[in-house]
Amino acid sequence: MTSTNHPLDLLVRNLELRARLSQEDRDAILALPYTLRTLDHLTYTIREGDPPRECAVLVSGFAYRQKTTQDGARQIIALHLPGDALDFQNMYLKVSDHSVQMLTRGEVAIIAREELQELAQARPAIGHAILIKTLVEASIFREWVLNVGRRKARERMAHVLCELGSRMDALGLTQEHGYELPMTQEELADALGLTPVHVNRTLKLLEAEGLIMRTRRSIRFPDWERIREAADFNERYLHLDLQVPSSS
Amino acid sequence: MTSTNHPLDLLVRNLELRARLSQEDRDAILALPYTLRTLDHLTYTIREGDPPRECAVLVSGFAYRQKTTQDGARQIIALHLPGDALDFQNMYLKVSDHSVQMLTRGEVAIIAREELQELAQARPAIGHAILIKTLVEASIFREWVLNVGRRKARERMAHVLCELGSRMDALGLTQEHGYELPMTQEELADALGLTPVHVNRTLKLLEAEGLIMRTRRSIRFPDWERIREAADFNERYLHLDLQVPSSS
DNA sequence: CCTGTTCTCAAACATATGTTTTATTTGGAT
DNA sequence: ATCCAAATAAAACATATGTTTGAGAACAGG
Repeated sequence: MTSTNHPLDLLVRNLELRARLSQEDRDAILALPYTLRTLDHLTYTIREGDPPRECAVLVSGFAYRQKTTQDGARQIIALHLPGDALDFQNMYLKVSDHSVQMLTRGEVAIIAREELQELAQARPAIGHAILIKTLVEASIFREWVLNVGRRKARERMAHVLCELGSRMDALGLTQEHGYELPMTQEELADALGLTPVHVNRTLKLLEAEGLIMRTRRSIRFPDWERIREAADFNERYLHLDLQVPSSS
Repeated sequence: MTSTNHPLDLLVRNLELRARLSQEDRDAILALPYTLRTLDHLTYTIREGDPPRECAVLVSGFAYRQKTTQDGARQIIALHLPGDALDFQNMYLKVSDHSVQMLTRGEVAIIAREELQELAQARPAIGHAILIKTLVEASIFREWVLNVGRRKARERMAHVLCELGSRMDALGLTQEHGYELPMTQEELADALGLTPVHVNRTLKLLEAEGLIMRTRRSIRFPDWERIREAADFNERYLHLDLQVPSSS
């Protein structure tokens, strides 16, 4: 059990949450050439329309996927936590169909696209782990379509708060699902398909109901089961375990 | 140029729209053992919670991906056309996080999951083609998050109508983007995160604006450019061409 | 420590979309 | 042909969420 400080160690652990890697696979990932860079809030990792040349791996801080409407409305499509590779969704396509931006200041390890692709090809277990990870991301997209399409503001809000709680929990970034919310209410609004003022109303409502406790950006859930219920939150879609098929 | 009647030929053509396959790859796909079955409207191909054991390939008719809320609200996540494999999104995961159902009566070729996975492993080009296809599906999920989250009913409606037009066009199922809408207004509502009543209003509105012409379920666009604009529709997210990276 | 900018919060008002109900039309089954 | 169930359509009314505006609080940069 190595507890290295290698920036890509987080990526390895991230992949190993759902797929099996051999020691050689791990080492091969850690041997990838990369550039470590600190990026400010709002810095783009990739922009819609650009050809993906590299893959950024989030080492610290948070990021999000985003698309905008012709008249400037922004929709946040996904949130990313340390250890997430930000460009698996793009790097096998010719041009990016959406943008990825830093949600907070943070560090990123940049890997050349071909390096990663060659590794995935040379080591099928790594390719498979990447496939699994992209499929889980797609599952989260699906849940977001449901969330934004069919849940009311209160449930919708509660749902992303739960998702963040669960995912941070899986990384050990929280105590009892409580965490520091890494975004403003305006950004929350863009993730929920709501308006900033309605986000504010809704947070106040959840607070008044005793479903959440807030001090500034810090969120705590006095009763995790109760908010799970209120949010209609079922973590199945996060596929938070080893994805070895229950063979037939 | 073989114009066979093999049911899986559609799948091959579907994959070849975006990825390169060799003649051996094609043959290997066509050599897959499969069961042809005719499924009625609403038949499930896979259900949320089930472990995926097989992959259905749509041969004729239409299907959709779907999730529901605890209190029964349904959201349609994606629409599928002939040639689409319905279970790429599930078959590498342990349990399905959503359901797939027939939108119309139609035929399906059922392939055992392991057969397909083994083929994808044995022939990297096929594995790659599958990866590309799942990534494009994910791209469509993202566009739907934007559509449902940030576009008003009119644009939202116009947008799915355009998506269907474009995708059917790519299959040669349309004349000048006009086509037979394979779903009821209630199903449309579930795809749009709207109410059937409002779907009806919105269709009437688009019709009154001269953006669409309808007779029953048949849709035509008097001016494709005009509705594209009204829909804020940019087909980039469909990645309708060969995905060979513009190498750096 | 000050200062400007960015966030949060609030209130009053506007509107897009939802709800309920009922009528009409359509299409598939007998 | 006939009939029943489902789909479309329409109207009247309800409400969740959006819009606009502004004030106080927090924070970042000098």
